[in-house]
Amino acid sequence: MARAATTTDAFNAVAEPRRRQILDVLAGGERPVNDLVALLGVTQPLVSKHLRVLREVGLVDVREAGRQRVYGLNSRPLKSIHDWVKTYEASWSERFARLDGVLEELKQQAVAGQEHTEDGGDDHDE
Amino acid sequence: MARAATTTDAFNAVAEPRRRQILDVLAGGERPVNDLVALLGVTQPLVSKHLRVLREVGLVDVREAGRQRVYGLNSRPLKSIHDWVKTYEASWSERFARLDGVLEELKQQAVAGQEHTEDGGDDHDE
DNA sequence: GTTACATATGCCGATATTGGTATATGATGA
DNA sequence: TCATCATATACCAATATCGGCATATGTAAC
Repeated sequence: MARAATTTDAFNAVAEPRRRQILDVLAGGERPVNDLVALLGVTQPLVSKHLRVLREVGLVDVREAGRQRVYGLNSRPLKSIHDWVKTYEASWSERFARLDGVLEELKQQAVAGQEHTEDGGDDHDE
Repeated sequence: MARAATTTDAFNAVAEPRRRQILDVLAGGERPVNDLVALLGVTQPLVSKHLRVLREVGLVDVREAGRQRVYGLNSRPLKSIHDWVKTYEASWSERFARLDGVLEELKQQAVAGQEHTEDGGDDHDE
């Protein structure tokens, strides 16, 4: 097996910096492909390919305007990422990290009190 | 060129669901490798490989305890992800999305008012 | 010292990526 | 109709992945 497809979910789509850049631009408003080409300074086919990935995970919408295709941001799929990282928000804050350390020590002490289940057969079974 | 290495940054490391799962487990406290093997239900070498990636981007720390290697969470690198998605938070909220739509319309009208710089040679030059 | 346990690393196959260049598709204008 | 502009797609090379299995490394126990 290989790595999960970039079109699997927002996590994979957004792992590519160029695609984040595109979203950052679109956050400022809709743009036709050629605008993105000029702004990012990469070839047009490459931009189209990145846009395709973003479209497949629902991060951008297309609107046809004459012979142009105007792309717009749809940030909803980013919410899943936000929801996931948010749960870790507390732990990288200095204050919470300290509290976390204290909790960790307390837990260690509690375990030391038992000291014979150290082998791990806790209760998660298989 | 191929896809960026998974060890490039937190974005790439975390795109793999199994690695997110590992972080989720470690969020509940330190764990030796075998615990993760049992909890995730995958082979030990695979867990070790995922842990290596997480270690290389600084998302986990290792502590040696006898013949066990106890892994712990270090969520700091996740902050970069949070910082990036956070800027989009407003736009997936229903209320803000509506406001956004209004702003978009206003912007369109403003552009319609100028109507001759439509060609785009703004000022980003090459 | 030898055996058992815990973890890491090596090699392999299959896959899908990024970026490039060339070309197809499709709409507009002469 | 024919040329031009805007975008998408096809094909290619190079790469690094994930997962599997076998094995190396290293610690503890007998």
